[in-house]
Amino acid sequence: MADSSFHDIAVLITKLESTLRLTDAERHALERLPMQVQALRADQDIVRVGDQPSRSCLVLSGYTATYKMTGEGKRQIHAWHIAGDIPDLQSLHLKVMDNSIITLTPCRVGFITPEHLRELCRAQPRLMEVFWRQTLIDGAVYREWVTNVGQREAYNRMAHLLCEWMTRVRAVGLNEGDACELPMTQSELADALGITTVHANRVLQKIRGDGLIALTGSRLEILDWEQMKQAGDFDPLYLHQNPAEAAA
Amino acid sequence: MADSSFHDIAVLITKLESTLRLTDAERHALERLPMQVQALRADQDIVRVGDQPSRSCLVLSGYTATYKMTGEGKRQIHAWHIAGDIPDLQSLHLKVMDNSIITLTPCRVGFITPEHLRELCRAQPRLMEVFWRQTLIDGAVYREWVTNVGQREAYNRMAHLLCEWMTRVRAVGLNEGDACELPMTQSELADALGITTVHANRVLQKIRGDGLIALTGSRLEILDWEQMKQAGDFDPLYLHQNPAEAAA
DNA sequence: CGACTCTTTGAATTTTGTCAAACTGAGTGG
DNA sequence: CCACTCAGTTTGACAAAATTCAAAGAGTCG
Repeated sequence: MADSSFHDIAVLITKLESTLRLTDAERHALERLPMQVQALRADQDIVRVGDQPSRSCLVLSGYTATYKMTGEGKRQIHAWHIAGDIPDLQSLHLKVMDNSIITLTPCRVGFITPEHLRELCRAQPRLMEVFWRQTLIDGAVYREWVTNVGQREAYNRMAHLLCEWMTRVRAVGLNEGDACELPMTQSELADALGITTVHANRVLQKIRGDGLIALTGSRLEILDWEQMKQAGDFDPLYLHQNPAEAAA
Repeated sequence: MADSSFHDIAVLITKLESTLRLTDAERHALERLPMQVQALRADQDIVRVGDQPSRSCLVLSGYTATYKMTGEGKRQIHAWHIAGDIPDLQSLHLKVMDNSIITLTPCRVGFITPEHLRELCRAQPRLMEVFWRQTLIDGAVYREWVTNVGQREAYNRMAHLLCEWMTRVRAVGLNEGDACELPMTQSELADALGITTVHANRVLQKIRGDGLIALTGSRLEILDWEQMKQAGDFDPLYLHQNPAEAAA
């Protein structure tokens, strides 16, 4: 565990600036935000259902996911998080966690107390709007996931997930052209899509066989973006990434 | 179309007071909120995907739902709304609608401009927190829906939906004991659960046959709440209804 | 090398979807 | 008041999608 530093908070500033130009005052307020940095191994729960966390976490590097277990022991993953994301920003106004958060890879995360976040929001009302906006985008993504899981067949569901992943990763510059890291196992992909691991494997094989992607180890490359968008019925509107629209 | 009145905004005040005691100043600010009241027929779109709405809508009476169409013409319903809900509160910070909203029954809705809502939030910061919190709860419900559609079989999915419905309706007093109105058709239930209408009918028959509910016309009665909770794997934590916890 | 986890494959089974048609009940207009 | 319409519900037979169970490869790390 270590103290906050300018370098650590940079991922958050980068993320926020991707949709909104920050003022110097806002940037400085963010840089002064007290944060406890911690390194975590893969497959570790950061918070669990029922927790009343005393701090929020900012992903500095690595990847995490939120999930929930059903009474029958099945796991549903609701979201992936990458550098700059705050997976439990909801705990700013909801006292009890209704989902768990787990690291998919080794991670560095920064813990921020709600008091400091509130203070920041009070001092910089525009940042508050940006945070609120971010939670609304999270909601928009959940809506799309409901649609994906509810209405599309497994093949198209997987294609949609991969399109979304590439689009989000690209927005924060973690891509190399049409290639990027795909840090989740097929079992985790399956739990995000509401299908079994076996079936996830089969549809991945099919998408590969159709020449739409290359997937070796944890490296994903989209070979035919047009066909992928079509297969996944992917329209990035719901990600609300357009910076122009955010400037309002 | 008619002007705002104290009576119309009452449903919102009731809803907000169910999780938080309002001050007189807050109540008065709400009562002064300009609102255009409109009566709508059933099955009418209030807003559509791609719209950049110039006003948010508050459901005064009747029921609405948000939904999205896939490229293949399938419809996914993400949420139901009842009196006191603001289905497109998201448009306060997201300029483009990524979902449509439709009336399930004849409705009275009140339209409020984002400017007036912003003004209200500025003047009454605690109300802003309440609205933000409400959007976070919407997100929590989406997460549960992803889980429901992704991990549970049709029978349990339906049971879960009915448990949630009764719990929400009860919170605003639209129930009569363990009975209430169920204003959506089986086709709409199916589109919310990610199953076909035929299959929705079959699982409803089964739930009835098992003696868990009575369903005649649009009147739902839960006959065996314990077994329903178990069948639906229903834990209301995600609805964050506990008023005590909201008072923080 | 050995112990893992993760991926891949095959065969049988279950759940759910598709198609088609009949039934029901609440209006509507003659 | 009775046919008629129309949306919504119900049923049956068949097809497709996805799961389950079981086991074999592949890759990685100590």
